[in-house]
Amino acid sequence: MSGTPTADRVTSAVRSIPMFRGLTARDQARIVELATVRDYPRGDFLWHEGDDAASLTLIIHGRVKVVRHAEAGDVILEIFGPGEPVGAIAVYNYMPYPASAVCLEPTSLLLLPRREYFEMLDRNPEFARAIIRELTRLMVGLVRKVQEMRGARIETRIAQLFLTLADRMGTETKDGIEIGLPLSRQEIAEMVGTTVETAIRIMSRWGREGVLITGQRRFVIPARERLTAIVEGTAATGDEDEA
Amino acid sequence: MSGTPTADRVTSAVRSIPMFRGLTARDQARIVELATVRDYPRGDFLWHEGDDAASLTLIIHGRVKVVRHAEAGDVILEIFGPGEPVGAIAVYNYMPYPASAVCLEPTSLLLLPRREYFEMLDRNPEFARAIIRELTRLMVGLVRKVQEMRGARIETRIAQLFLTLADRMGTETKDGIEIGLPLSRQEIAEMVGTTVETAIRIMSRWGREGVLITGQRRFVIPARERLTAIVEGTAATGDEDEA
DNA sequence: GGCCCGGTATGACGTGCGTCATACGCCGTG
DNA sequence: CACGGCGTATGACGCACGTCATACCGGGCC
Repeated sequence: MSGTPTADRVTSAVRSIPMFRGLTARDQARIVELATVRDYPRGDFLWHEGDDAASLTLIIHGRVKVVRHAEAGDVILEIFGPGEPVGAIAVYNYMPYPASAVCLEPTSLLLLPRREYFEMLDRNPEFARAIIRELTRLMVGLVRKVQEMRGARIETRIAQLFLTLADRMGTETKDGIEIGLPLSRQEIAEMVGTTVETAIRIMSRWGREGVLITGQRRFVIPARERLTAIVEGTAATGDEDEA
Repeated sequence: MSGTPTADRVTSAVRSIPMFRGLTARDQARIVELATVRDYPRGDFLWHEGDDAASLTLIIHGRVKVVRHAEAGDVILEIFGPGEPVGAIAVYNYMPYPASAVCLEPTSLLLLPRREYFEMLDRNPEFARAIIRELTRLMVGLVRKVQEMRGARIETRIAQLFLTLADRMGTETKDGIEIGLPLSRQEIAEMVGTTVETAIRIMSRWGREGVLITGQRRFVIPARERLTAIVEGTAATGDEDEA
């Protein structure tokens, strides 16, 4: 609205996104010209299931969860972070968004109108490849999810979840691996497909046992092996032997 | 091996595949030149999890299940039919196959070496679009699966499964909708994520109640509404009021 | 024929986890 | 301050489903 600072934000944003790295300076300039930046507070909906997908959405910073609404409770399909495109498939296929997107943190987005998006795609085969690679990544994640849902105990699934989160966005600290993500028990439940109560029971027990500590907007894993042991079935997870 | 008939099979196979429709006559000829046809009996593995993906595989006729092996039992991720590509993602990404593929029926395949596949991709942007669309279709299926796994009773999931199969490959007959697919109870169990016993219990009860009849290598749905009623929760599914 | 084997069927038993209910701490608001 | 709402926590109860065991049936093979 006020002139220069906005344009600066867009240029630096475009530069920060890996998908745009391979483009020519000319294409990048064109994107800067047509893209816009928007900010959202925690909890805001980027869009709702069924909304029309008019622009490609790329995350500059912050994290976004993608949620599918179902009669038997919601399901969190994926969490996206900086540099990643959200809902690219819907934009590509001219379809309404199949799921809602909600900010887990204060978030900034770069929006590129569909028209430009397609132009880029046709001109840059490697850009198309980036999309396919992204889709593949998502598929792998979903397959993992389907596989986990089958059979595995809930405690195992939650352990798996935090191991994955640790790999994707954990940082080493003196207390262990820290995951800086404000997830409520409700959200954890939605990610592994269970109820709040069950999630709470497991997480609070883990807190007591020191397997996983819940802090202010973050989690800490003191010892990774204890989680992997739970996943492997080498449990000894409290229930049985208690002094 | 004997000369001419093989070449004929390839040309007619290439013509039968929707993905190749949009290609120029020249490109099609090139594919005919380099692609090969192979036949498999029921039960044969096209490949195993972890095998190297050297060729793009397209189904000419027959059906193929894609199975992920897990400690807690296998999971059937998807069933592919005529005209569809199997394992396209693996070939595309130079990765080993993430899951095994097994024939449900006698099957014929068209194999196109990766090299050609990529050539086509770079030359035909609309070919790339076909791939992305295919990927999208798969993703939608997986999301549906994840969503179903969460919460829904097993009986509901199996009902859902057969409704989907009916839509995708059912034919109307005087007895009801017929699904011509030789699935064992074991395979049904693997598709919805449960054990053989549970699958058997539900299916045999349905047989008694006339909800779904198992025949020789096929299933018959006398009344679609009864299945949708189970999915909706408007059950009255035998358990309670009897006699 | 007798044998084995894979698919189907049915029962008995235990339990993980969903459901319902209750309670506590924290925060923003009137 | 009291009040209500939201997230977290914990107990009691029941049931759907997994597990284990047994049995029947048809087909292939010697």
